[in-house]
Amino acid sequence: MRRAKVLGATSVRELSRRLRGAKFVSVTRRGKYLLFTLRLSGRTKPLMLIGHLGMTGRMYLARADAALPKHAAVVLQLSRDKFIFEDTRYFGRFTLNLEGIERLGPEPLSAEFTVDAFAKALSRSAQPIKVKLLDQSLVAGVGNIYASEALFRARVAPTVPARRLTLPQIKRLWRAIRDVLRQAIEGGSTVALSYDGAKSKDRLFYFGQSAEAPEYYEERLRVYDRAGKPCVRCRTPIEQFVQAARSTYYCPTCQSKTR
DNA sequence: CACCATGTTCCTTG
DNA sequence: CCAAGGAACATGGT
Repeated sequence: MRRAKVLGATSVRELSRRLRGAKFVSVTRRGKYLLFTLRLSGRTKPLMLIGHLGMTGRMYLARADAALPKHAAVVLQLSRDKFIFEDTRYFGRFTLNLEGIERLGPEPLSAEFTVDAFAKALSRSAQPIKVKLLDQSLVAGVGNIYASEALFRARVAPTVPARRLTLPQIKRLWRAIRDVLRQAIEGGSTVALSYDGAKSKDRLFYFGQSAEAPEYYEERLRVYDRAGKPCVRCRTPIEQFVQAARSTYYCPTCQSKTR
């Protein structure tokens, strides 16, 4: 254990005590959280752990004799390998405290995420729609990049107060969120990812192949990080501004406030 | 040196 | 109790 902060409310001592002898059984996902299920011999009740990669985290197995990375946040000694949670900025989580997943909204790709439920949730907020999309209790898993991407594809302006979206806009956005995430998952699974960070600029997967193959970049991200570049739809330069301390990218021509 | 960055949470104010 | 805004967290790249 290198950084206690990522353990949240759990102490180092408590985590070591409770994990000793436990066996990893499965890993699933909820929003941006990873859910680890572990089992202790003689116990029927499984032990649950949640992980979050923050912006710079990575979790992986390494050989027992491998050197620890500079920013190792958590290291678990397994029977053969080492489990390493490396996190440069230590914004991530690896904890027995499950509060993080309690307030999450529906999974965007599940049947629970309906247009009706989405419309209802939006009707209660005056926040700009881009900011509202980052609220994980509205729908789980949309981050800053995909919030801009979904709004661009839905042709909805980022500044519209959530409760002012028209029904057609809500329907388009609902679809766009699902499409964008499905495509991102698809892309992530089909492109070879380099985890050494040596070739890519910043270890972001969307940069993984972009220097050599711009078509990947264009295919995946149509507005994010494209300030000043022509809109892929109408050629108007993409604009960037800050909302809730996060960058928003949008096309002033394609993305409407009213329709 | 200044500013920016994929995320979440805490604190304050209304 | 809720909504909203801003700061904080820590490090590295430009």
